[in-house]
Amino acid sequence: RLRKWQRKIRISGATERNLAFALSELDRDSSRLGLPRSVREAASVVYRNAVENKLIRGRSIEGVVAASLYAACRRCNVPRTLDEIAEVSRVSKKEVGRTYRFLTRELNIKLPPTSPVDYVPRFASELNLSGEVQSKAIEIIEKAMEKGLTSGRGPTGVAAAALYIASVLLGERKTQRDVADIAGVTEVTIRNRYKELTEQLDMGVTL
Amino acid sequence: MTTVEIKVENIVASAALGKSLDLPQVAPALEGVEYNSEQFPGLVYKLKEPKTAALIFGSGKLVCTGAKSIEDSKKAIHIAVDKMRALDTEIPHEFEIKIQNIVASANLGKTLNLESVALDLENTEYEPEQFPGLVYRLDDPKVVLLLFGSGKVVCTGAKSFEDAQLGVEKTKERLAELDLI
DNA sequence: GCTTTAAAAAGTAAGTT
DNA sequence: AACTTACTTTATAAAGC
Repeated sequence: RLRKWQRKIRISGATERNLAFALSELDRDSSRLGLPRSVREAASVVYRNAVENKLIRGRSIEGVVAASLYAACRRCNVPRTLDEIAEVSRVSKKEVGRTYRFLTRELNIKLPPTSPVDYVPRFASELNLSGEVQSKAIEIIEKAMEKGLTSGRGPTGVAAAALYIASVLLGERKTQRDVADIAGVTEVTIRNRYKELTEQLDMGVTL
Repeated sequence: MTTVEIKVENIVASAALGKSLDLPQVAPALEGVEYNSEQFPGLVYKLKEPKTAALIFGSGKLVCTGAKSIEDSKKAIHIAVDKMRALDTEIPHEFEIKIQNIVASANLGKTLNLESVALDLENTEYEPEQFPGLVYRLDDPKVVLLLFGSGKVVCTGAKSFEDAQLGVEKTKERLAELDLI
């Protein structure tokens, strides 16, 4: 009985140690991404649920932490791309994506695909664009979604193009290069998206 | 009601010769064959006609990929095996060939709003950040389909042409039922 | 899980011209 | 800005790490 007791202590000690490690990893990743405490806490909830459901087996703590954070960002509408998560964690983009799918499936977390709208506030503030430009960009994105112009397109590219167009329309023009760098897409992508948006929505010649 | 035309794009087939092979010994019979055992345990032999690639293992088993018809796949396997037999007369003339996977493409005719499909259709995965297609897993014919905004579709995982065809048809019917097409 | 093969879909990326 | 090449996703077998 004594051995059994000691074993339990040893195991719970390891469990606590792992949780402490996971939370420190979460803090590190979160601060590098400049995420608010609320998102970090949402991620810790996902992580604890993963542990309770024994979903860590065969997976690295770093990977589960990264995937939990990716899911939390999406659920809190302050999405980070898989590339951004992979950059700050020491987990590959592939592993983060794989673990994310596993967690959402096993924990029955149902998240709709990331909306380009959720990227607007962050990109806009990093570009020092006004609230008016943000509203205009969101308006453009919503019209685009209604017309099915976002199916299959990367959310960041759509958000970037909408912000670019809005910045020009409201006289706060930013270069495609600046918007592209902040959004993490290429100028070619912004060009392809804005051509499509300006042509199939209203605004034409304005640019 | 089922007028979906599918096009077979790729077929994967496997075969077991029932006799182990000495790869270094039979390799010379296959012009242009590649063999880097540290990298991959099998010989990689690419045929121009039918345009296919064969993976040949020391166990005597092989895999053929790239054919666009079951007949071409079998033909390619026999061409490779016949060439090896020139350097190993023990290789049997009769052996089984099994179709492992058939990849087909089709066009549903109408564009799809993937966001809507993702919300209403069951067993789907849609992550446009990573890939433009929506993944739809069917249980009946056990196949997986990739649905695109253009209305074009890819069906994979089928072991027979019929299953690939049925998979696309069932998908089209389900989309119609949900008023997504 | 990875390695290697083939092929389509459509978006995105990178390197040339 | 056009081209070309290439990677993302799906399935699948093979032998071995």
